[in-house]
Amino acid sequence: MPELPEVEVIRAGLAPVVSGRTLTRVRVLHPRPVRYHPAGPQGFAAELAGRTLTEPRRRGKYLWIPFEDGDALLVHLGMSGQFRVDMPDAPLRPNTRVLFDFDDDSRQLRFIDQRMFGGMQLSAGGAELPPQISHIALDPFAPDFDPETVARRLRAKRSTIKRSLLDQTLVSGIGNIYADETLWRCRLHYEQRNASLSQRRAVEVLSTAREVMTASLAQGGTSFDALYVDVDGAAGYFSRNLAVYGRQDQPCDRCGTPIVREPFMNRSSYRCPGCQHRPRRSLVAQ
DNA sequence: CAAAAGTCCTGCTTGC
DNA sequence: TGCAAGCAGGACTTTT
Ligand SMILES: [Zn+2]
Repeated sequence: MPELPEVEVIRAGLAPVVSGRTLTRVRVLHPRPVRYHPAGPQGFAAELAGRTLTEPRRRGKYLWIPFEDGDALLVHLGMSGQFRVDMPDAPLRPNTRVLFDFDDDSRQLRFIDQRMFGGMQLSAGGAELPPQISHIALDPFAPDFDPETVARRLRAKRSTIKRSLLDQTLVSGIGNIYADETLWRCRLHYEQRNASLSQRRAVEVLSTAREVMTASLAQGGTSFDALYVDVDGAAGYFSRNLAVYGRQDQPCDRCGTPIVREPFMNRSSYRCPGCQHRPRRSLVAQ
């Protein structure tokens, strides 16, 4: 469940399941999701045993489960990672990668990841904020997030707007879906130069991104298929509110023009050609 | 077979 | 010219 609203749904779902419980055994079924853990699969499993978990936290698309001892389990879901909660004797779903057993022998935590772009590692001293993600910017939901400051940084970049919305060191949590939805709401083309935006306009873009993600979170996030479900397997319903993402050839809700899908940054961008015009080659662009 | 909701690494470009 | 930072493109992976 990859972008900010989906990760937040997972975090919230995990909270009552893991808070206050102590790990007894961790089994790594595939080494790749643990590739960033220096001690490898065996070390990872061994170092986690005996830890007591507290309420999960999140920054952007990263989430971490702090331990009572000050360390933490840092997780990124990548493109297809998910956490599921099942009884220990329930059959494993395909692509199950890591199993977490607790001292009460009750509900088992399972990490499932088809493409394995996601990963997890033990973060020493990472309970408050794992040092491994110190380069990740605040997300628009963070209390200290300052749109004016971020807007100024955004406008100082030579890059273009969608690329910057996806830049997790500038503002975190926004992915391909919510970038496209934000740009549609703001009537901006994804290749608009940052420097061409006024401060007011740049702030508006950031506010819009927060609004779209807030609306999505209220619907439980976006789920196109079974890959994107919460810890109990429930899907979110924001896909019915999407204006452009995944709506190729369907009419724009605003002007009726068919939505187009275009390759950009080795992925797809969706936009309305009627209200999101390709920018004129700007002077700053060169 | 093309495409899928992400991040990291590498090499090229830019600006002091 | 030299260096550091900024920027863009490709790699990584499995499944439908
Ligand atoms: Zn339109």
